[in-house]
Amino acid sequence: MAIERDKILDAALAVLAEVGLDQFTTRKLADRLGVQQPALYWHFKSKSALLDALNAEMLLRYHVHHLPTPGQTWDEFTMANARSFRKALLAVRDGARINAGTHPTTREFGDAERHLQLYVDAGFSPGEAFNIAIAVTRYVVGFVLEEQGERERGDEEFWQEEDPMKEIAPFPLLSTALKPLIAGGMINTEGVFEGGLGYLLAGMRESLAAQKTKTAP
Amino acid sequence: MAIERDKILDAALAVLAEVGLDQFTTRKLADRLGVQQPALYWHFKSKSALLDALNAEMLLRYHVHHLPTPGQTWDEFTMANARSFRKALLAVRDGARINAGTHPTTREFGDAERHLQLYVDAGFSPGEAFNIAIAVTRYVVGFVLEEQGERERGDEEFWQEEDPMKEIAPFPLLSTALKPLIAGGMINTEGVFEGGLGYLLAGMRESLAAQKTKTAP
DNA sequence: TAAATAAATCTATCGGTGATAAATTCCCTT
DNA sequence: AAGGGAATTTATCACCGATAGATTTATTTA
Repeated sequence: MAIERDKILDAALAVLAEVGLDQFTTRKLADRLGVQQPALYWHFKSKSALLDALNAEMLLRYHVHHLPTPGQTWDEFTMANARSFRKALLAVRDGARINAGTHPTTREFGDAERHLQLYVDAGFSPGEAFNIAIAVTRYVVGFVLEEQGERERGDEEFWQEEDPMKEIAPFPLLSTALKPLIAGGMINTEGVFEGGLGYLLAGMRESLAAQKTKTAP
Repeated sequence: MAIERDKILDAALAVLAEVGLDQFTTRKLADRLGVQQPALYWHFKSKSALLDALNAEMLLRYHVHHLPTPGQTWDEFTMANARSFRKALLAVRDGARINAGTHPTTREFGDAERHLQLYVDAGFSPGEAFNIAIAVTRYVVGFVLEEQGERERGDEEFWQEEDPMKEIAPFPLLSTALKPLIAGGMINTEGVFEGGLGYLLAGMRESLAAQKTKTAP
């Protein structure tokens, strides 16, 4: 039962890695499984249901740090969770687009509840805890979406031209900001991601401190 | 010349508003224009080129605060820009998905250069200025993407059920955080957006302050 | 073991989609 | 009026997601 389903998801991840989401077709998936295309519709009621399952599988496999570990502080967890979520999305080609097109599952609701609990225990109100959780996940999705989008589009050639800075040469600040990020035809997105994440966390810490001095001066 | 092109973009926005991006088809667009489908291919070399143009048009029409006004501080601008960008994406059905699937235009590079200039003038390094610009735009795109995604999917019915909280009832913190946000079958996303944006800005201000006390104690 | 039942896949086909090629009409300039 | 490019039409492709119904495979039951 679940064996067959896992085989389909494995094959789907392989096809996805080869051709990307835009060219990901039920026929290519069926071919890889050595089966006719309509056979897939016994296991999944639609292509989008298959993509929902693929999203859940991606998070299950690669989003390892989806819950706080014992003794972990709220801010340690937030950073670890954000990095883990990003890694999961990056582990699958077009992972961010796949994730953005799906419904939250019950498991995700359960995880979110535990995240909120951690934040509330740290002194945040439930409303602010919710804002924090939303802000982080949406920042990560937005970030990886663009990160993967640049690779999917014709932009591959963009950074591989004789002068990779050609298009932005007329913009001096953009050039000087980008220069140290480029190495081997690739852009160092890691540091930029950490930068934005750092701003979010600093803002959250400040909000918590302000709230604490207010209630217990 | 450009008249015809604008007529196409107007019609495209109208079709998009009616049926959404998933059902947005070149034939429906052609029908609305009273023309046969292949006629569009004289004006745009592909559907994705049309969507690129549509993205540019969306930003041109609705992203009014895309440049700093004279005398505006860096943080005032950042907030105004983020809000304006969000409003632009929300002004077009599936605007965030459309934006996420397109390459930056020369105009966008030019705007980014002016944003960086503002940040550098305020005391940030070019690298950090870049991080700020990226963090804000990606947060906004990620936020609106999910915001519109909830409306596009079957989730319409989700909030309109007899008890809109049915699915999250087992999660007490989630319920208490969500309760004050719900009014008239809709969720108040505005405040959540402002919350995350506030964290980003607070973190940026702190980073600037730290940098200033370091160089000029 | 044989029959019955359910699970899984196959064949055939449908309506719809983005795109191209080639013929045709429209409109402006000479 | 004639010529020529701009703009659109007709006709058609290959491909896609999905459904219906026949058919095979595997499992359970008598």
